[in-house]
Amino acid sequence: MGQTAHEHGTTAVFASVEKACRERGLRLTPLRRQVLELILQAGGPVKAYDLLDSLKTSHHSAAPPTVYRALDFLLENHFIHRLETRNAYVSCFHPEASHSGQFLICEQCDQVTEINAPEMTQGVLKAAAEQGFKPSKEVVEVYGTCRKCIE
Amino acid sequence: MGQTAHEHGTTAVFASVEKACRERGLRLTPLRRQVLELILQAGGPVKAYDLLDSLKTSHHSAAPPTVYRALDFLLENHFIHRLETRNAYVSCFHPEASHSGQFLICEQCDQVTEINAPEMTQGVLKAAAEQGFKPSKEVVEVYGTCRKCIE
DNA sequence: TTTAGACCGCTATATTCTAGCATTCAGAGC
DNA sequence: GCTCTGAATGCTAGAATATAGCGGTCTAAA
Ligand SMILES: [Zn+2]
Ligand SMILES: [Zn+2]
Ligand SMILES: [Zn+2]
Ligand SMILES: [Zn+2]
Repeated sequence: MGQTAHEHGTTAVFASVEKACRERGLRLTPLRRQVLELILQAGGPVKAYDLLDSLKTSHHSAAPPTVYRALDFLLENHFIHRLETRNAYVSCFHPEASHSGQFLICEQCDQVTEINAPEMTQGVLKAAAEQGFKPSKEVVEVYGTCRKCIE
Repeated sequence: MGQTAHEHGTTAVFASVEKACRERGLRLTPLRRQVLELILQAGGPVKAYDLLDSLKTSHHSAAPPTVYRALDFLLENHFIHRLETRNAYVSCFHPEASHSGQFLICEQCDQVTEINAPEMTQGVLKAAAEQGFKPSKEVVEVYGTCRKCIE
C-alpha cells in the first residue's frame, strides 16, 4: 500500500505536520511552511534549486542557504525525505512516525512511491545482525518499472 | 558474510577483473587500471576528487573527466560500486557476478562492508510485487554501528 | 525587560559532476 | 604494412549541488 503525499491529500499531511510541530515545540516558520507547501504541491521529487527558483518569485532575497536550511529542518523532523540517488526531496506521507523511507522509483515515468515494507526491514535487520552491526537508518531506493509503465 | 575488497586481497580482485575484461573484450587501459588500483588500495570508500589528486602526482594532465570516465567504465562493468549516500566509490569484492550492492556503513569509524543478503532482496521483491513494480536495481545503504565500534 | 538562542539575509566558496570538441590510439579489414 | 573507424584521452569550460561564515533580527523564556 504505497502512496504519494499527493494522493494522501496535501491538506491532511499539512495538518499532521502542524500538529507534530505543536506537540514537539517546533517552529514551522513561514519559510519552512512555504518550502513544505512547494514540495507537497509538486506531488513528486523536487530539486533544491527548483525550490529556490519557486521561492524567489515571492521571496526576492532567497538564496541557496534559504532553501537548504528549510530542507534541513524538514528532514531532521522527518516531514520530508531525501532521495539520495536523485538529489531530490519528497514529502513523507505519514510524518507522524519517524522512519527511514523506502522508495520505488520508475525509470520510465520518474514516479516515486514511498512504501512501508516490513519484510525488507526484517531482511536488513537479519543481515546486519549476522555482522554484529547495529543499524540506525536504512536507505532503500529501488529502481525499475511501475505498474502503469508495464502495461 | 560481509567483507571488504581489502580483506579479500587486492591481487585476487585484480586478477578477477582482468579475467572478466579478457572474456568480455573490455579494455582495462593503464588509466582505468590505475584508478582501480587506487580504489583497491584505499580499502574503503574514496571520493572522486581524492582519486584525482592521487592521479595527478603521476599523471600531470589528469582532470575531472579523466577520473569520471574511468569510474564510469568500472561502474558499468560492475568492478566497483558507488555509495550513493556518500558520493564515494568502493571496489566490489566479487566482480564476477553482476549485482546491486548492499552496504553496511559505520557512522563511528566510516568502515563500509558490502554484504550479500538474499532475505533483503526477497523483501524488496515482495514489496515491489505488491505494487505491480518490476525492479531492475536496488540501492541499499544501511547506517549504524559496526561490531568493532560497539565493543 | 533582558537575554540566549534560534532564525534569516547575504556573500562567497566548496564539492561533485558533465558538455563539448580536438587529438591520439588500438584493433579490424584489406 | 596501410587505412579506416570507433574508442579512449587531453583539455577547457561550466553546470549542478551544497556549505561556511558572519552579522542582524526575531522569539520565547527567565
Ligand atoms: Zn516517510
Ligand atoms: Zn512508470
Ligand atoms: Zn559488489
Ligand atoms: Zn565502526
